[in-house]
Amino acid sequence: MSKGKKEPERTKRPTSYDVARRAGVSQAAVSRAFSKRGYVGAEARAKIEAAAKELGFRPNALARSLIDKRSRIVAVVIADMYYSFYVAILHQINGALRQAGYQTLLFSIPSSQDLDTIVDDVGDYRVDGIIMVSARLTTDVARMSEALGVPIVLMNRYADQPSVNFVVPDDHQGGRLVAEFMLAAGHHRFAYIAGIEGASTSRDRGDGFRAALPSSPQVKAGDFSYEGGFAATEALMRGPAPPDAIFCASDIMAWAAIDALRHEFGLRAGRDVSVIGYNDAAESRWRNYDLTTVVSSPDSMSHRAVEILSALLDREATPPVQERLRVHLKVRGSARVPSDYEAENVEMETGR
Amino acid sequence: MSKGKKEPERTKRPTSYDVARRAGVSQAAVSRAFSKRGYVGAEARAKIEAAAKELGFRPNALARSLIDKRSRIVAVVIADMYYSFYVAILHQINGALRQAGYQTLLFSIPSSQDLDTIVDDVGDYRVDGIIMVSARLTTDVARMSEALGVPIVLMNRYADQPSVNFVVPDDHQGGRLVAEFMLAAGHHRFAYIAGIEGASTSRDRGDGFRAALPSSPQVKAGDFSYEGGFAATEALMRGPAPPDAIFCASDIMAWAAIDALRHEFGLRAGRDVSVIGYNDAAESRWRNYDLTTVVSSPDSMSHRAVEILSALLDREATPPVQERLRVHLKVRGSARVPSDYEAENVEMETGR
DNA sequence: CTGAAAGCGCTTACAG
DNA sequence: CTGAAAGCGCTTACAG
Repeated sequence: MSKGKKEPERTKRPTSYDVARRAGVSQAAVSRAFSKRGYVGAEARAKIEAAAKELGFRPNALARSLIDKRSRIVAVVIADMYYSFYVAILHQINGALRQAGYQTLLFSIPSSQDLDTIVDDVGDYRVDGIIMVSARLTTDVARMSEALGVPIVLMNRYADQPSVNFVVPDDHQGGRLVAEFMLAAGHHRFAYIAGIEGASTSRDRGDGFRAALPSSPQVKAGDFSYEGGFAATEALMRGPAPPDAIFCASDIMAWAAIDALRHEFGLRAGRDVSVIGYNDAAESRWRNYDLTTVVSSPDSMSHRAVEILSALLDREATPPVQERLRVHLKVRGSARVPSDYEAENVEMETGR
Repeated sequence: MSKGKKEPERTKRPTSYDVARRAGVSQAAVSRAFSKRGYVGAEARAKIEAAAKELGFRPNALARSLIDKRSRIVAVVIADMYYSFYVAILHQINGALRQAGYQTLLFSIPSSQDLDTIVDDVGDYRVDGIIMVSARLTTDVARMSEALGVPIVLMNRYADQPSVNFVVPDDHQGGRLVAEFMLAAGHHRFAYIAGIEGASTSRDRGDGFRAALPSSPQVKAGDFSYEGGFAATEALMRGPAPPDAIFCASDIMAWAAIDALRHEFGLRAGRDVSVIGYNDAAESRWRNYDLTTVVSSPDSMSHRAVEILSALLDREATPPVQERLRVHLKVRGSARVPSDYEAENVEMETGR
């Protein structure tokens, strides 16, 4: 229609040749001035910097990547992102990557089922590496890494393959911590609301919990979702042996448990039944939840993931790099507190 | 340490020359075969495709961007992302961009204050365009667009600059919808919990609300946060004229209002006081909240944002493109329902 | 210290 | 239809 109007002319950005011309030096000198490690005389450098500033020149990172074989782009693959814990992780990864000099190419996929649909895109942009965080993991990560020729670091969850790199919370320890706390508080009838089958998080948290308990807890799958946690809680409470202490494999299911107890059974978490979660997502501090939970610090996990990937990229580490990060229990009001309880890795929420 | 071990050799990916050699054609032919619009004979094409498949060849998108001046990368800038509504938006944008053939370079910044720190990074990677979604907006977007030479589309929030592109919910309409609904339910003492000063969302929602009310509502700032919404609700209820109907500029503040009413005043939203929010984020469907709220469809907003940017990039549109999307009210249990209420843009939650 | 030149992996006129 | 050649914006040995 308004083809006649003056179109928004995409302003062409200056190149190193433009700067060279203006500064009266060679294009190579400009390149050296901008790539730290090159020799440039003091006055040449001054002229170049002045010219670059006037022109608003900044080197084209894409062109550079072509020659030095490093795009400085990292693919971050994240599935099932609706839980706020993953948002915190994503935010932290992005910040850590930027600080380390990398950019984040985002692949937010509906579920990890769809992982295969993105490997072409990931590959086409020649990312230097991949960080993956997803609830379920159906793909052969090792093969994917091989096919793309770049290292992959898994976060929060590991795969049952010998050669993959990962950084996860020490979930077994987390489960034990919860069991010991509940035992000290005098609970007797334990239940575990698991996540989804096959997830290392769900399995290890449950194993640690069970290992520290005198008898086996009841177990119900909660699907790592609010609805799943709600239904699991209902089933447990209507069952033949309602538990007096429920450990949930993730906070979101614990919130659901608290809501189910209140709205379906008129029970209050912390007084009638103890509920403990995992992750310490933001909502756990909300007045309605005030959740006692295991802190798995998305910030340190994210930073380690980036450090590991960095080391792998700089050939300063050899895969597999596999780390389990220490966790601790944050005590709030959703679970009965043992009197005079003192233990390592347990921290009372101050204030309130 | 283990420098002696065989290092993980980064496998070099094949180039168009490798494919050409194997297929017995020129490199140019390979390029043409992969760039739709080029002429390649049927048998040449067959040989090329076979060779490419054997070698696992895919064109280097970064190299291509150099020559055709389109990186097909879009920067998505998102601040204050802790609210789940923004997560949904981010996910939708990413999906829509991928479908349109673009990749997402993520810039998740602590707050929009930090916007300036990322423009260099955004520029260095020669993104084709920018989509911005943030709670506050302190930067001169028009100038930023000018400086980088690429179009910017704002989402959910607009700026008071004549030339910016944006797509937002029709917030004035949303505010009116809420007022009419509350009036029909027989409420008399209205309150508005605003977000932050200067945000178009907060202003327009409040203006629409006020415009449809017979008298001015009380107003308290809630900072678009849980804590802020909680404090605002407390202040209102302890004030000289406790409201019987509270409209919150965003869901997260409405959840806080519901919790504050229950835990601080022993009141139930929907029975004692009506609470209505804005956005229909996932938590609003949780049993504890069951929030009546204005639906501002992050999915359609995201798709439109991508379409607009696309059109701008293809020179099929001239800035500014400014759109306000129709909203509707989703009726759940947190606000009294007028008897026999029927209105356009009001939808009862089915089921339960 | 500095410039000329080659090359990274592509696309695109331009001849044949 | 197809190949040779130039060029995108850089970096990096290599001579001077």
